[in-house]
Amino acid sequence: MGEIGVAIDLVAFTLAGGELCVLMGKRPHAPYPGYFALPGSLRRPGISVDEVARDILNRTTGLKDGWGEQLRTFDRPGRHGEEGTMLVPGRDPRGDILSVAYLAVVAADKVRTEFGGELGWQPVRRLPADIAFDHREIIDYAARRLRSKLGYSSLGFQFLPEDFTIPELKAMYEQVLGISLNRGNFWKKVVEAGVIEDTGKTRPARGKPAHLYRFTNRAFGLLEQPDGHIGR
Amino acid sequence: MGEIGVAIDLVAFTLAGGELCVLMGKRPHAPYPGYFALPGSLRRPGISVDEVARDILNRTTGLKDGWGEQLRTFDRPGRHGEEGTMLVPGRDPRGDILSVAYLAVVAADKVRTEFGGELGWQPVRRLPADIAFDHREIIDYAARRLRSKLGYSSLGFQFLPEDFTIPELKAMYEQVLGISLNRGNFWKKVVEAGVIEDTGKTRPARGKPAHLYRFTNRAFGLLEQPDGHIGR
DNA sequence: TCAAAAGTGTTGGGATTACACCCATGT
DNA sequence: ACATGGGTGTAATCCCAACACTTTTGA
Repeated sequence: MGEIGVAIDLVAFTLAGGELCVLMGKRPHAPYPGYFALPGSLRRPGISVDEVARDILNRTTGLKDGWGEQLRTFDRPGRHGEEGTMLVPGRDPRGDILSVAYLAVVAADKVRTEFGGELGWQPVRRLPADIAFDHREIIDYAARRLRSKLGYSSLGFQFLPEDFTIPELKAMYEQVLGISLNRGNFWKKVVEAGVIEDTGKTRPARGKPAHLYRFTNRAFGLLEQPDGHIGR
Repeated sequence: MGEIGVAIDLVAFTLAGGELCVLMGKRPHAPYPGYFALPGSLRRPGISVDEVARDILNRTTGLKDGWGEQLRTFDRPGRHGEEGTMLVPGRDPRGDILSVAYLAVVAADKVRTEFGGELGWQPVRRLPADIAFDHREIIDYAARRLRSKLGYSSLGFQFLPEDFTIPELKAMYEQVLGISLNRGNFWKKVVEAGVIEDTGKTRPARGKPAHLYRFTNRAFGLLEQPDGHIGR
């Protein structure tokens, strides 16, 4: 029944037009012509899945280095009958291909909205109905992980430019989590956490200008462990 | 440079001899002869990695159904020079093989300690020095995830038999997390969480007998999402 | 009756919430 | 001067760690 293939699919999120969006392309040919799909590619011998993921991010967004991490591997081969007849289709009609999915976050100021091809940012709240393969499932899984990590890691800062105001930071959290936060409490929480520093500059607003802050821990790449706990 | 292979490796934990142990076997042949390795197998066309993982668990522990979930995919291909000369070795010297690792937990009362072959439970605190492939890295990663999930999921109950006492539950947490917990506070926390029910039976102890409890949410299999949060 | 281990109550402090108030700016 | 939104203070509350105390058994 042929060989096993390994695909890498990238779920890249950004904040565009004030809402959480995911990068998808319209497929030009079969299978699933005209359907939306995550950007991806096949793993070639000798190139690690990490490298391929980085490559896809670079190829699609133009970013040389962005934040990303492995999400999960998705696998559902088809079931075949005696003479190779298809009984139940797998996740990829082309064959026995599993997908190593990656999660990435693109800073709002680095986003390009105009792409050459059929690529574009799709709002997560209103995803297209026609999504190829199991990519809908992958996106849902990625969105859950993203919202979860927002709570215990500094991942959220990857959505924002170098310098940002606290109200902007709050708006980002609200967009991604889909809830509204208390202004005063958010302010204290984020300042007392000690992960941002005042740049001295301000950004004019409709009322009092807001201070510009900078994340003080940019060098966190792939480290940072979650660490659940139980009281003692 | 040959084809790409997909291996599945299982990190099965249990509590044996009062400490956290992981299931490993001694390799009978090259590569890494005599070294310890995680139980694993290669993915064959048409069989999903989930199925293979379940199969490994069944084959090694004899358990028909246990708790398990995908951990992460490990990949580090070797670097080769012009004429196929090896420059930097990859994670598997046999070729370009990536590994989809699984995490499993085996209940203490279902553990068999005698295996036919070279298989056995290794205490995580004192792992053998000679570990094949990148399996040491995989085990470390699995142990971190295990400890983390203990804090926000009901995974811990998988270590215990159907019926258990609260002191036993506490001891399990202490073993896996490697810390000591306050008796009184643990008692209240776990009772007030509402995830256990009193069976009415008791188990004799050296002093006052302890009530036997049962986990009230056994049907959680692969669901349950972590869900970080930020205060509002 | 004494030791050992299970189970329960009390209390103080730190964190989180809700909400009121002050401050700086554009119009 | 006033509306707007940034920034700050405060009281009520909840949660949790610490720890003392009671209960029930075996020896």
